[in-house]
Amino acid sequence: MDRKNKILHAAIDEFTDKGYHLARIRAICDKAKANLAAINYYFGGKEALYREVIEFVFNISDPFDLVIQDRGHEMKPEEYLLHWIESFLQCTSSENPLYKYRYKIIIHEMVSPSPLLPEIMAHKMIPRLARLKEIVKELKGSRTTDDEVSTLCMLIIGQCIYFFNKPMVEGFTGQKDFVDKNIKLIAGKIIKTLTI
Amino acid sequence: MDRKNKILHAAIDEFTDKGYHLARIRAICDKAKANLAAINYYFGGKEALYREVIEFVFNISDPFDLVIQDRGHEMKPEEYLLHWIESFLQCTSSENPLYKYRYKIIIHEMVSPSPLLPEIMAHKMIPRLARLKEIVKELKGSRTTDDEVSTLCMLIIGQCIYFFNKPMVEGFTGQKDFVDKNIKLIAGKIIKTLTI
DNA sequence: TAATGTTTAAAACAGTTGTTTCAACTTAAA
DNA sequence: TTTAAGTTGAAACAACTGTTTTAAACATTA
Repeated sequence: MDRKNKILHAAIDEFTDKGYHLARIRAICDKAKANLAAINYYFGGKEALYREVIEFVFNISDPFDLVIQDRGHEMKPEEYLLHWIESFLQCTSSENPLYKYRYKIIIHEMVSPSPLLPEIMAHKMIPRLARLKEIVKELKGSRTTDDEVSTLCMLIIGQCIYFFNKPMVEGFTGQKDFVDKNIKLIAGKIIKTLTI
Repeated sequence: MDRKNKILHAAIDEFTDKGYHLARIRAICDKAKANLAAINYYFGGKEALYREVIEFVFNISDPFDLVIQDRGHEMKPEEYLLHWIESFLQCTSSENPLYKYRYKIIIHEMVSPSPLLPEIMAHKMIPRLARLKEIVKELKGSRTTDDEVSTLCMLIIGQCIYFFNKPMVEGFTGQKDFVDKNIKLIAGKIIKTLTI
């Protein structure tokens, strides 16, 4: 792996772990065994490096993407949504760190926004969430208000994303593999948000 | 207000807004119109000041506390839980900043832990969450597994806390007062997590 | 008033941050 | 081989961080 790529991957680790502001370019260079100046040479600076990290991380295709894109037309809305939720939980609790990166970024951006948040929101997040709104609308029928659709969507996301917070889940349950162990149970409960 | 108190309240603003690591003592001194050295003089340092902030913020009694403490014995579990949820939502979406402080702290601690997180978790959070576990257990009956009780509790918290994230809710709904407007609707949906 | 303890103010401190400089090194084409 | 462009490494830079020092100002009491 060439040096630029090594730095990029070290940067992904650091930025997703600490968030933009608390990430340290010296830590990145240590991990990549590169010189400090390399970051400015290859990328132009911390913010520019972060932008490439965002681009990379949001272009990784995970099981969840496949669900979003390829909705089998023979699939009922309920099945599709269940699949949506399970995939989301799988990605956020997966052993594969690749799948977690973007959710880590999102969490950090929500709590301590970087200069790039507006871009990320507009180009990376809103389009993905639009899909969820569609399916919820379809499922609840045309008589449902917009506020109710929004509420339901956010309830689903809230439930999914909360389980992504490892220290929270561990602190509450005392178990390390709680989500992995209970994915079906959790997804089953979440889907009920809609079916009443 | 004496100087020490002025500094403490400026510190509450800064720490709840930025979190421990990104909070700046110079910003606190500016807000309090105090000299830099005052923080070390009155409190002993940044971490000690943060500890006093935590103590203050978690001792503010809000509508939610009242619910936790005074459970009317004539109240049915369902009613109590609904009250619990509505109070939680009210606190996190309240105009009164006092009520929001502790939730802001919690969010920051979850994402970028400070040296004080273990204390906060043990002394401030676990005791509060124990109450929720109790009521859920009572509501679901003795045949429910511990994992299911934990799952249900976390689903409730996840749903509540997600609505606390203003940029998220605004980004999704395009509305500023969405939670305030829809508290009954949201609480009604969340409570259904349990009653099925 | 004089003496004592408390509070404030300005400056400096040591350590860390992202960035830049500049000379040395490597590579590949002329 | 020579030349030029691309790459690397060590050091220094200015700005910022929390903390400390030092002395002046203030208040209180004898």
